Formats: sequence, C-alpha cells, structure tokens
Amino acid sequence: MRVATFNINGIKARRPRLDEWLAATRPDVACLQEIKTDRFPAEEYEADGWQVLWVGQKGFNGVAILSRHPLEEVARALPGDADDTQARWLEARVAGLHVACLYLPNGNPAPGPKFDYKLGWMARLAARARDLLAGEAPTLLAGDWNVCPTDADVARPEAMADDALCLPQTREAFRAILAQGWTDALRARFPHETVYTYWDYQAGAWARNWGLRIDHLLLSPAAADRMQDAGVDRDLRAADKASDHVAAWVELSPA
DNA sequence: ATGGTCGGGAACCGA
Repeated sequence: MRVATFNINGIKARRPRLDEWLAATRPDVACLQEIKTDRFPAEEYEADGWQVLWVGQKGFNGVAILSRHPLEEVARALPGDADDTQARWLEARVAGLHVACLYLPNGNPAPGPKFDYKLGWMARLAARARDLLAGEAPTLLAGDWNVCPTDADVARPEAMADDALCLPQTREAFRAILAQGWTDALRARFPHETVYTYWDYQAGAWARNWGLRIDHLLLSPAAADRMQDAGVDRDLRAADKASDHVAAWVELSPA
C-alpha cells in the first residue's frame, strides 16, 4: 500500500507530469496540493479508475485525494475556525487508513498577518492531530507542510534563517506535533542523509541543489509499525514543466 | 543587496 504526497503547483499546467507520475508509480493513494482551481477534472480521473475527493478555490491553494480504493470523506476543512475559507485540508478513510491531505500556509512575510495565520493554522492542526491519534485507524498526515524541521532540511540555512518555513516558532510548532507521537517517515527512513522535496524556480536552485525538505508524511504509531519503505521521486524536478515540488511517499505493509 | 521564475488568469498576487 503506497501513499504519496505531491504539491503539483497547478493542475492545469501539471496535468501531463501528474498523469505520467501516476501511471509510472501507481500509488494507492495520492494526496495532491496546490491544485489552484475551482474546476478540478475529477470525472476524468474517475473515468480512469480513480476515486476522487477535492476541495478547491479559484487561482490559489486547493487539495485533492486520488485513490484506487474506496474513499470515504471525513472532512473538507481543518476544524477550529469556521471563518477560514482557504482550501487546505481534506480528510478521508481509505483501505482501513485515516488519511489527511494538507497544504499548510506558507506564512511569508514574517512577522505579519500571514505568519500569524500560519501559526494559528498549526495550532488547529495540532489539536486535530491529537484527536486523530486517539482514533482506532492507522493515520497519515501527508502534504506540503511548509516547514523545514531542522537546518539539515535546508541547503542554505543562513539564507533561510528569517523565512517563515524555518523560524523557531514554526519549528517548535512542528516539533510539538511530532512529540504527540508521530513519525516523520522520510527522516525515519533516512536518518542522516540530505533529503529535499522542493527546489525554487528562481536563481537556478535545482541546478545548484538549493533545496528544502518541506513535504512530509507523518505516521501514527500503528502506521509507523507498518512502514516498509519511504522515498522521494526526485527525478520529477528535472522534467520540462516540472512542479517546484517532487512527490514523497511511504510504502505500508498490509494490515 | 538585489533579483532571479513560475502558475493562474488576465493585472498582479502568491510562492
């Protein structure tokens, strides 16, 4: 059972790359972020055998879950703020798993209202994550977290020190969630290696390997017990018309 | 220190 997360940075521009990747890697569940549309082509994926959940908005944000197995919607928004209309959260049950697909706010510039929104969103996420750990099902929190957990996850930490992805408050909020009992799948699989999931379009970041690790899969204890492998589909970044993110994934043993 | 590049959608905002 493979569960993957991929910030595609626009379904319209990324359709060819996304479809190639789905065909080549055949994930059981694919969590997508930044679909950037209020018109996701769900019917086309359904015609191709996928079950689809999505929540979108025009131009920005937006998340989707594609699944080869029956997919039951649990939530279309992160609890805790009825006034938050940004499309950043989907939660579903699939194949005995509980899966959340998340697009955590970027938060730049910091300080400022966008950073305040990020920290507030992370506080709501921490509350939801704690509730999910109390549930029965093995659970995954997969998505673009817009958090570099440590300087080992940043190619140029000095250049990123004041960035909302790296600030101490951001890292502390992430650590607090991990400390509830979640496993950072990629870091568990690669304890000492450099692993990036994002390279900026600017300044030749890909060619210089100026990357960040900001796409994460957090596993509940029951899910972590079933982890057989984890990885990053790094070659995605080298393609023409690539997203600035690549896909990350975990392989879980059968229940 | 600055500006560098994309996507969405039609002038800039977001990243």
